[in-house]
Amino acid sequence: MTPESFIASKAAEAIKALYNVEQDPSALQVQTTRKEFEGDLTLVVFPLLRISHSTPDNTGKAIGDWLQENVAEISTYNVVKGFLNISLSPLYWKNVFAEIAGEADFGQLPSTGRNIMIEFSSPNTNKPLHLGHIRNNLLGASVADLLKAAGHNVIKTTLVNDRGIHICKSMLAWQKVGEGRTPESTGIKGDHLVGDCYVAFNNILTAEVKELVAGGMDEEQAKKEAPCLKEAHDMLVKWEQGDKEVRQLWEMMNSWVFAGFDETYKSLGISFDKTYYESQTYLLGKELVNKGLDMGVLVRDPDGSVWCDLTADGLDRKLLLRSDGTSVYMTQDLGTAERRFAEHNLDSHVYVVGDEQNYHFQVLKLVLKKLGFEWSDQIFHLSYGMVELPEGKMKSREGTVVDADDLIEKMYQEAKATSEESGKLDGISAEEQDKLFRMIGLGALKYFILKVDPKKKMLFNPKESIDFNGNTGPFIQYTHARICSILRKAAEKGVEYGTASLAGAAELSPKEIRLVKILNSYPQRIAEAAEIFSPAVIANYAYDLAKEFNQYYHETPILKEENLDVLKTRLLLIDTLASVLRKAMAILGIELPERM
RNA sequence: GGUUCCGUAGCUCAGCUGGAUAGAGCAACAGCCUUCUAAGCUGUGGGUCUUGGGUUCGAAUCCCAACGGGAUCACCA
Repeated sequence: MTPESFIASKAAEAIKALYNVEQDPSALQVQTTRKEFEGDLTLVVFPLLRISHSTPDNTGKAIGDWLQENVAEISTYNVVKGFLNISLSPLYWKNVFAEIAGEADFGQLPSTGRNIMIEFSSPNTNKPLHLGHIRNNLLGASVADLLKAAGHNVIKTTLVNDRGIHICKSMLAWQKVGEGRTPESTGIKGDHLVGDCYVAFNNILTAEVKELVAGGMDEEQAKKEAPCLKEAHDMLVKWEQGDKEVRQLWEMMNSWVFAGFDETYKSLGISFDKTYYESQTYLLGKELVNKGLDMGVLVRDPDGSVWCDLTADGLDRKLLLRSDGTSVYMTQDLGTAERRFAEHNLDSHVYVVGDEQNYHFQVLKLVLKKLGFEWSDQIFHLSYGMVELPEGKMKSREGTVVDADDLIEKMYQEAKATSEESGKLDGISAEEQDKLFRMIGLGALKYFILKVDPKKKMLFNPKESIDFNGNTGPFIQYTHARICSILRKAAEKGVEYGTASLAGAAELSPKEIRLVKILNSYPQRIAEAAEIFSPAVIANYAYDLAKEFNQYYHETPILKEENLDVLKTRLLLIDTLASVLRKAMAILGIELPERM
């Protein structure tokens, strides 16, 4: 039971005793006391005036008196302007602390038995990953861990967009100007090599258009009729027909890209439980369309195209089959959703996709609803804002795209420079140091991105490197390293501690109680964060905890303590704190070092 | 135009199921390393929570409207 609900239930008893009114404890407003007032928790008494028929002051005092007299855990109280500030006894907090310290999987919420699939990343195979993808990947991986901590069974998945006209463009360019280059022959990472091909195609296109315009065609028309576009389209047709040569080329270039992606995923620490390929799923959904036609939810136009009319819901008509009978993106998504829910017995499905597709998911849910699938309510679009640069959006044409691999490398270099400057790493092998630099660089990057509310667009300034001071990943990593350092020294001195040593120990100081309170709120924060799919809640929690520890650290020389019981209590406290920090940061995919 | 998201310090962001004097970090300035790691701590300055109404004991938070910004509304994916 949380302290809040404990107070609420006792306050309800008080109200019953004083005013003979049944009060639902959950309807009472109990909040943590602001730090400028004395007390641990505060009951807001304004809403109770109707029951007490008295002034805020008197009502607060009456309830306070009753609580102090009848509840052993409540030591004192004070009333300020209708706020009843209640102090719980140090013994109460010591028991709370003992429970936290004794629970190995503290913060892991009980199993809900719900199966949740989360799709994220879902890359295009003709471009390397950039900063926008990093936000997607980090959010997806983090929310997956968050949902696990909240007790759900989670399946991480990704849908690789490995077919279509854009892939053919890269293939065509490789044939024309690639000169047989491979990742092996050039040493270029596969996804970058294919990305270069895509750029090369656009150059070819531009050149052809220029030529056509020079020959007298207007530009609009030229952009549609350039020969390379036709070639690409022919290639797509061949691909769909299973043409051996085209398929071989496709498989070869895809394998380059996948190898490149794997490398980036690996350095970000990201993995999937199941990978879907669009080339294997793009035909799904057509049966659903037929079913919808039979049900009368969809309509077929005279030209043969099939639509869903959503005008009654405030949206437009949505195309589901083209007049030539081929399907569109939406059709495929309908089909894959149906298949996934059936195959994995899903209770819920989360899609991590940028907010430019809000409309798409609105439509997806509506159409599924109309097709009679009850679970359409259990589809959630975790919509995140774009990552923007100071001058606006990233544009590949202007070369302002922030490449994922470059950025990761830059963060590593930055961490290395900062660490070497501080000069605290003597006696650590070069290999260990390298690992550490990577950990810190990635920690800074991940925290920077995840601490922002997903639905907000975020700003990234490539000129200012991501900070290592203040509200950052490295700050929390540093805090952890400090705690580990104290624990190491205590171990050298041979001090042993554990929950058992708490029994006879002294009471916690006010500052320590503050730390226990923050620790104690961790499970609630997990629940909150999981509810709204927001790792930012966890990031800010970890920062609060680390910040609070640093203040404690500065005013309490822990190892100087001569009373052994007090010393042991402190060591147990910071040990527990470090462990909760690790758990919270693990949800963000950030490792915490033992020294730095 | 329809739908939708956002607007809080110079900058980047918290706070939003209504509660007390709106918080951090960065940047600026002033202190603190013979002490368990100064990637830290302490202090100063900095605010019409876009604006205007409404709801009530009480609004940054909820409702309505306006203004400003983003996204989207393809026989693209």
